[in-house]
Amino acid sequence: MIMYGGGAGKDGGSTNHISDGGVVLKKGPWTAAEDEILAAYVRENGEGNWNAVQKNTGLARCGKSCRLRWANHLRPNLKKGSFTGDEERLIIQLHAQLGNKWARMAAQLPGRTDNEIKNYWNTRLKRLQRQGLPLYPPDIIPNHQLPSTSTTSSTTTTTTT
DNA sequence: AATTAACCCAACCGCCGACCC
DNA sequence: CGGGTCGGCGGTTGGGTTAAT
Repeated sequence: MIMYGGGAGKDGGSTNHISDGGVVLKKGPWTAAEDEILAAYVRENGEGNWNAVQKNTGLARCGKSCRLRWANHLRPNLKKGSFTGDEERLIIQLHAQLGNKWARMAAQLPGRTDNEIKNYWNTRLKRLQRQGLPLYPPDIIPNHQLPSTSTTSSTTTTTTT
């Protein structure tokens, strides 16, 4: 029997901001039914107001959980499957420039999420370290880990394209 | 055929910053 | 000006699956 906080676990959401109206928020894997409720709500109301999802649909999920689910799995145009060689190279380049700025990196990879990129990178990082290989290919020079030679770094991410 | 290690994916947690009241 | 809430980000953990020994 699996019971995801479906009992007395009131504090499930840990850093839950506000108190729910006595509703016990659920956690753990999402079900297809929950996905549909969330997807339908977003279709009607758009993204944002994630806490409103729980308030208006009665879905026993906190706003944070809804946002994450939507962003990583329900959002349309999500690219599924493995990263292409082109995407991999782009990720490496972006990481060399931005560091662990997964959200920014995801913005450069249409259909990909920060979580996916983060998972990919972490796995690759471990693998490369195990094999004693460099994180970046020789033709890529990371900018984010340069010593404090020039403090006035660029914060403006000129997103061309 | 069984056991162990590694890999990948999904989700949660806590923290931070922005925004609104 | 201060307090509170929400949204978002990055880090970390857990579970399941697959491959190798």
